[in-house]
Amino acid sequence: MEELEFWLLDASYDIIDGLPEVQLWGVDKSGRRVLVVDRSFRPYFYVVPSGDLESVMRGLSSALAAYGLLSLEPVQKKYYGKPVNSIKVVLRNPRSVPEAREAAAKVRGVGEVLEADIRFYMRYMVDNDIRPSAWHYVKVKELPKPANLHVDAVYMAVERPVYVGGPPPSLRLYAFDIECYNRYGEPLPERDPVIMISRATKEGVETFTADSGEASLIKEFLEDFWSVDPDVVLGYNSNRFDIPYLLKRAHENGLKLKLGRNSGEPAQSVYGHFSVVGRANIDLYDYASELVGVKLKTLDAVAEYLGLVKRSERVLLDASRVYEYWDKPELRKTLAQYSADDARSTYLIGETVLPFAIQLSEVVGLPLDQIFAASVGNRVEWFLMRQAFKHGELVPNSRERKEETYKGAIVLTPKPGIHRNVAVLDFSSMYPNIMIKYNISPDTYVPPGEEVPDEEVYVAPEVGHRFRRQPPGFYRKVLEELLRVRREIVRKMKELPPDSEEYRILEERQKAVKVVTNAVYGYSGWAPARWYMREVAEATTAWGRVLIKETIKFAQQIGLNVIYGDTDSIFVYYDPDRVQKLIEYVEQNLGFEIKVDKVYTKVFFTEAKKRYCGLLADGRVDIVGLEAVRGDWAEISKDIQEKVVEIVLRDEDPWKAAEYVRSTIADLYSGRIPLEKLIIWKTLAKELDEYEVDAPHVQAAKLLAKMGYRIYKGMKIGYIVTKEGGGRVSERAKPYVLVRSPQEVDAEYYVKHQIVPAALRILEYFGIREEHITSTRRQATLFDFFGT
DNA sequence: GCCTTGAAGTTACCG
DNA sequence: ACCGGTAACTTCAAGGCG
Repeated sequence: MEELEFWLLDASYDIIDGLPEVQLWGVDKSGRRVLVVDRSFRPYFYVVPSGDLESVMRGLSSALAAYGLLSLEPVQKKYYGKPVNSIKVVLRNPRSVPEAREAAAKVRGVGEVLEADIRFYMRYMVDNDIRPSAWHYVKVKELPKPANLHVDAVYMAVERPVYVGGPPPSLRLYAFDIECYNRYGEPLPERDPVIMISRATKEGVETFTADSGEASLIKEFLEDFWSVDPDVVLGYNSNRFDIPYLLKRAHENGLKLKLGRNSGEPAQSVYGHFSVVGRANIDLYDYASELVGVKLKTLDAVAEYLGLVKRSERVLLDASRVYEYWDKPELRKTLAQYSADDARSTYLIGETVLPFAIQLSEVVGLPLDQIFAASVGNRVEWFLMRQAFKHGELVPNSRERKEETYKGAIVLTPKPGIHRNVAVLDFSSMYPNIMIKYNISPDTYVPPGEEVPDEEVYVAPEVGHRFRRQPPGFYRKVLEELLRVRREIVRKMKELPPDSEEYRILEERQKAVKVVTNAVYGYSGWAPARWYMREVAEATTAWGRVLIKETIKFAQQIGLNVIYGDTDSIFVYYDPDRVQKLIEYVEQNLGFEIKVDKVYTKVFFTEAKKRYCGLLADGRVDIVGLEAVRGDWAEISKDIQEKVVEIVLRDEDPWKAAEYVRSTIADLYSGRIPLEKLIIWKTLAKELDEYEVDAPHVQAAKLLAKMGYRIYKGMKIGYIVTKEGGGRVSERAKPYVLVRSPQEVDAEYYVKHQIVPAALRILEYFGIREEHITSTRRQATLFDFFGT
C-alpha cells in the first residue's frame, strides 16, 4: 500500500465486469500523470414514499430486481428543510439508473424519485467531497498499467481520496487551431479538408500543413499532440468547430482522433462541450462570451483586450479567403503565420485565464473542462448541490415551469447636468445580505394558507411573502458560508505580498467565490432552477427597494443631495462628514453595510436612467450605458461620442465638441472614414425564420444566407447601410463584406441616425442642436456669405 | 395616397 | 440556459388629412 497526493484534472467512469469504476485523472506531486480508480462506489437515488414505507420497500424490491438492485436502505434526510423518511436505492450499474428511475416512479406509494439524474462521477465527487482542480490525499495500491491507458501509473484507491488543497501543479497546455479549405463558402467537413493545424505550447508555436495530404497532416498533429501529452487542451470555438471538424476529417481519412488518455476520441458531453478523457478540454470562446468588455468576440479582439497580442502585431486576414492563401504558393506562408498567430493567441488567453478557471472549478465543483461551458445557473446549481449533500438535504428535481415575472429593483431618475465631487455609495452584496437577514429561502417560505404566529416570521414589504425566522434556511446557510469564505480569503491576502504566487491564487479564488455569491439571487428566480421559488426572488427585491428608499430618505434628511441611484447604489455630493453619518446610519439602523465605491470629480447625466459619464478622481473617463460602450453602434459614432464626452468633461467646452463632430461628419461625407468604422454589429437572437420584423441585421443575414453562409442563432451580423436598395434601412443594410467602397455608403444615414444621436445625447443638454453639428462647415458658410 | 404617430419588435445595456 | 429595469432603434399598421 502506498500514499499518493494527486491533483484532480478530470473524472470519468467505465464499466468493468458489469461494475462501475470511477476514474480520477490527475497529476501527482512529482509531476507524474496518474490515474486513480475506485471500484467501491455504486450509483443510487432516493425515493420519498407518500405511503407506507414498508410496502414501498417491498414494491421497489420487486420492481427494480431487473435493474441490478443492490440494496434498499431507509435513510433520514431533509427535503426543503423538513425531515423525511426516504429510501436510498442502490444499483449495480449507473447505466440502469434512468430505467430504474422510471420503474421506481410507478411503484404504488412512491411520492418522488430524487437525485436520479446526477452523473455517476459527479455523484462520487459530491458524496466524498472530492473537488476538481484540487489536491487530494489517497491510500492506493499500484495496478498493472493497461496498454490503452496513457499515464505514468495506475492506482487502485484503497480508501476514498481526501481533499487537501494547495496551489495547482504545473500543467502542460496545448492550444490548437485548424484552417480548412473554403473555396465553396463555409467549409463543410463532408467536403472540405483541413489544410493547416497550428499549435502553441510553452515551447513555442508550430504549424503543420497538408502539403503531403490531409491524412499525413492529421497524423503529424496527433504525433505532436502525444509528444506533448497535454493536461489542458485549448481552442477557440473548438467545441463548435475545430473538434467536430477534425473528428469528421479524421474519419474520412480512415483515422481515429485518439486524444484521450484512455485512447478515446473527443466525445460530445454536457453543456455542448467535448470531453477528452484524462485531460481538460477548454473552449476559450465560452470564457470570452462572458467578457463584457469586448463586444465582438473574435480571437484577435479578445487577445488584444486582455493585453496579450496586439492586432497590429499579428497576421490578420479575411477568413473567407483562406483557400486563396492556400492555393497561391506565395501566400501560404502568410496563412501559416495567421494560423500560428491564432494558436499563440489561444495559448496566451488560456494561460491568462486558467488560474481563474481552476479556482472556479474547485469552488463550484464542476470539472475544469466543464466550468466555462456550463451556464451561470448551472454553476450555482452545482455549488448548491454540494452544499445540499453536506447539510443532508435532498436535491429537488429540475422540471419545466412556466416563467413568472415579478417586480425588480428601483432606478432613480437622475438630475441632469454636470455635478462636481460626487460619491457613489454601494451596498455590499445587497441581495445576498437581504436573503441572509430575512432568512429568505424555499425551505423557510410559509405559504399563504399556513398559520404561523407573526413573531415567528419575517414578512416581505409590498408583496407580503412570509419566511420563518428559524431555523436557518438553505440559502442563508449557503450565502453565509460564501461570504465567510470570501472574507477569510481577503483577510489572508492582506498578509501576503501582492506579487506572490499565493496572493494571485487567492485573488482568483475570491473572484470565483464572489461570482457565485452574486448569482444566487438571480438563480432563485430562474424558472428551470432546482431551488427556484418566485416568492424568494420577489421578496428579495422588495426588501431591496425598501432598503434603498430608506437610505435615500435619511440621506436627504441630513442634507445629502441624491443625484441618482440604481438598485443598490446612490450618488450624492461628497460631503465626507455627512456621508460618514449615512454609512453609520445604514449600518446601525438598517443593519447593512454601505461603502463609498467611487468618487467622481465630475459626473454628467441627461434625463435618461442607466446612462451617464464621469471623470474619476484618478483622471479616467468612465462611460456607463451610453452608445460609446454599446456593441451595436458603428465605431464612428462611438468614437465621436467618446471624444465629445472627454471634451465636455475635461474642457467643459461643448462647442469645441460640436466643432469636432462637425469636422468628422465632413470626413465622412468626403469618404475619409474607413469602412470598418461604419459596420453595425448586431446579434441574431433567433433563427432567421423566427423573426416577425425584417430588422436591418436580419435582412443582411438573409443576404449572407443566400450567398451560402451558414447562419445560426447567436451569430453577430455586421452590416453597413448603403444608398441603394429602397426606403427602409433594412433594405439598404448590406453585410459588410459586400461593401467595397465608401461611395456605396449612405453617409446621410450615418449622420442622421448614428452620429447625431450619439453626439446630441451629450450635447443637447448644452443647447446644441442638430443643425449646429450638421450644417456645412464654417468656412463654407463664410465662403457662401462673401462669395455671393 | 401620403404623412404622422404610437405600439410592437428588437437588442444591449445597468446593477 | 441567473434576474428585472431601462433606453433606443426600426418596422409596421392605424388614423388623420386632403
